[in-house]
Amino acid sequence: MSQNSSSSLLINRPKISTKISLIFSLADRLLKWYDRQSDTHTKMPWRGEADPYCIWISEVMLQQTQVATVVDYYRRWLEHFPNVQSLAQANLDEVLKVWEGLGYYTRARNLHRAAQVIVSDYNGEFPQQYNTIKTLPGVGEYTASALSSIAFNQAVPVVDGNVLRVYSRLLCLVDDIRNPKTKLLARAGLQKLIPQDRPGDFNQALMDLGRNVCQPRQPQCHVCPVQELCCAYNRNRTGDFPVKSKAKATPTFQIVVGIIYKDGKVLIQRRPPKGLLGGLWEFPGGKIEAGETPENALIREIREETGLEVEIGSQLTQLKHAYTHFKINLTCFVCEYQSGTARPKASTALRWVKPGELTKFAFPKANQKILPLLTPDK
DNA sequence: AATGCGGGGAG
DNA sequence: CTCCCAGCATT
Repeated sequence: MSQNSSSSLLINRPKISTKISLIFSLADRLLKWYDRQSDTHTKMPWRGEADPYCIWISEVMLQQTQVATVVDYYRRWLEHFPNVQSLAQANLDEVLKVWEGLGYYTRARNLHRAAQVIVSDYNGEFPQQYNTIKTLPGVGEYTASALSSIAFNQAVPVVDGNVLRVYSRLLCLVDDIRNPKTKLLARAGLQKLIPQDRPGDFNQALMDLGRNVCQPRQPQCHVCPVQELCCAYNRNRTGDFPVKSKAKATPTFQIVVGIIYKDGKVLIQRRPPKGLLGGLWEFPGGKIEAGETPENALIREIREETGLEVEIGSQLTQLKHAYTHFKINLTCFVCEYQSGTARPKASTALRWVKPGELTKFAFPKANQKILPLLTPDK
């Protein structure tokens, strides 16, 4: 795993001829390859789209999210919110419902807010300057660069995870790509390589290459259009790049939730607007503390969160779910209402809902796995 | 600079 | 199962 530092330093200096070749032929080869990838373009409904609104939606959905996952969400989003005005006027609940299951729900809230900014501050017209675009909620360096280059043809390089991996292998970069400075380094390097005439296609070609050819594991170098320019390939060391430090291990929490029945309805609560799963609906419950039985934890959590007293019934299901920084083992019980009036204590709202109506609300994935198990008319 | 924030695919 | 993937906002 660890190379000694003197050899690592040496490999960070590609031959001068390699650098010259990069400058003269990287863009040329990439764009010729890009133009031949009709299958790839066909799979992405936003590819070739001229409307900045559509490009914006696609780029935000693609943050940390794979193309195959985004495609259906993108189509459905445009059916609900075909333009910036319709999004600005929409209800946040409706926006979250369309985003439901896609993750990182702040993105949906920021899209909603940004649409309102565009309507109120820019007369509904998408801003065209990089610096202005970047002020929109939810738009950082990557998305501002993507929009500037793809929608407005400005020569601004994008540096997402795919591009960083490609760049690292091309140059045998010793810098840890987890270090934010490495991104700046790549951005500066790519600024010299991006062609003025087709900056958007160049950026998309690099990302396509990273996703489909220069993959994290087992890169497909035999079909790579820039194989001869690649330092890692030429040294037979593609497995050594990019250099990336290990992530910390994530803890696992024991969680218990309850489906509380009363008069044929079940109780759901809405999470606070910010933070984890912000604004989504869920079943009451929480962490099982040390030394606590799941049943006792659930009685305690329901009392703390809603003020209700319940009787724990049968175990409905048990499931595992992974978040970014922790994992949960979730146990779900059916509960019977005993006494008390439900008041939102840990949440912003409580609702008694018929099981058949639950799909109208936006639930996180872990809760969605429970919904099909509920009997429609208990 | 470090941390919080979902979900999905490959092996 | 386990491992790996990846932008923005906040602090």
